[in-house]
Amino acid sequence: MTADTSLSLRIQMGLERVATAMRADDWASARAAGVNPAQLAVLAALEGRRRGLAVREIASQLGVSQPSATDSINALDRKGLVQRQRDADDARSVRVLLTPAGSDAMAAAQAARSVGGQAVDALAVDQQQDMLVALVAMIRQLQDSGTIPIQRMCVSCRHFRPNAHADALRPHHCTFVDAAFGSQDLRMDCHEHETADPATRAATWAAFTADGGTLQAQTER
Amino acid sequence: MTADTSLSLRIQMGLERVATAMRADDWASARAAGVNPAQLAVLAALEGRRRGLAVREIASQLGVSQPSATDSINALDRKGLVQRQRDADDARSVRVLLTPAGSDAMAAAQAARSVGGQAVDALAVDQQQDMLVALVAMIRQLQDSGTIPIQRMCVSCRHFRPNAHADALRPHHCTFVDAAFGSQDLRMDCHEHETADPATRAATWAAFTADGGTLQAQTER
DNA sequence: GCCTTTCCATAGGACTCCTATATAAAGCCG
DNA sequence: CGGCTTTATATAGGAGTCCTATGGAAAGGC
Repeated sequence: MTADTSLSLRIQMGLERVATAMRADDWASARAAGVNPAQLAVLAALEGRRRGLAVREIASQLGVSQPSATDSINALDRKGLVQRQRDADDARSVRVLLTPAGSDAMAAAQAARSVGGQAVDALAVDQQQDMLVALVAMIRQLQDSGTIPIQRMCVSCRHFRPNAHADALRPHHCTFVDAAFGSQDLRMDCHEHETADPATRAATWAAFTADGGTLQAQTER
Repeated sequence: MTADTSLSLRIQMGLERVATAMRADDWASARAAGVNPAQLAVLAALEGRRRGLAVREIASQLGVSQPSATDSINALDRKGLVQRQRDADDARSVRVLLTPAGSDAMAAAQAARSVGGQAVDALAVDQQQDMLVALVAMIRQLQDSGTIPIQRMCVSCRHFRPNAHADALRPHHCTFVDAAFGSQDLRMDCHEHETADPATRAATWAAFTADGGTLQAQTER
């Protein structure tokens, strides 16, 4: 053991490795849907978006340029997996929606995926819970700095009430479904997500992390 | 909060999100090195490999087909960042090595990277330690199932002696540097790595995870 | 009613990535 | 040792991603 690097760099390297393995799997998964990985990513971004997404939003979600997004949308359009609709409120804008065939393709791709699940299965249950909370923290940070757009996570949703209950197992509350839940149930992509305003988001995050002084306390170990 | 999905799927989604953000950053980083992300990945795979890597090995590390690897190697060769050497032992094989210019380019790219570090910084120190151990577990699983090639991690190295010491803070031992170290110092890409045989790897992993019955115990919380 | 900004599409080009195949060297086996 | 199979790379061919730059159209501000 030598060639010392920082903990942060080693974690980044590990994340990249896992991501690389998942990306290689993407080809098999995408093939099951009759598309390629870039197109599959567009379908995934559109899933559960009843109003669809604008081209610009898709590009932003995928971390690519707008013309690149247009490329993939065109390919999916030709295949009948998405459809374009002019936005009623803004004639410049186009809303891209999943067609029923597009939803089916997504489901087929999902079913053909295996590497990610296999990797997660290598973890004990409480490791998985820690991992979820850690990923939420990382993604929130990236959102907060404007590096990535807001995702549909509980911590940026106006329905989320962290640590609203005394129950250590289910301290949080969702005002949409009006139910208590624990950190292991935090959503990454909730279809009912409604983005809270920045001040509320900051307060929500503070309340989420305030329990016991550290994030650790929330994983109920 | 609704649209329930399993914990495993939400973790996979989170990993993908973080990976997507890091990938978008790759363009900026690669540009600093005068290459593109695919070429940068080749440089990264070659770093610290004194004997270089065969084309097939590079393809395997990157999770792409062999001709795709050849494409990127050709581009790097033209730029003078790598060089090919015929393998002395096997005239079919080519060993690809980083040139000094290639090493410089790698360093420049490394310095231009920011998103991954920013994300990891969102975590508390003990979360970071947990994350490292969890990533090692995930990667080892993928290696074990043959999904990805062996990486230069402690847990697959013949110099690694997990839980060899009573010291809870530094229970492991590396026979190469002959020193004790803790789980937070586990290497992801040690240049001195020597792959242990499968039976030894299995025994090493068992010993690594045997401490206290769960992986958790090793993060010294 | 300008002028700037925002949204999308197109153009053009470099390059990735795939599959299929050619070429050459090794390894095996009788 | 010839012949067969396997392994290591390169090449061919083609679809598609991804970039920057730019053009047209609509929206918003003053």
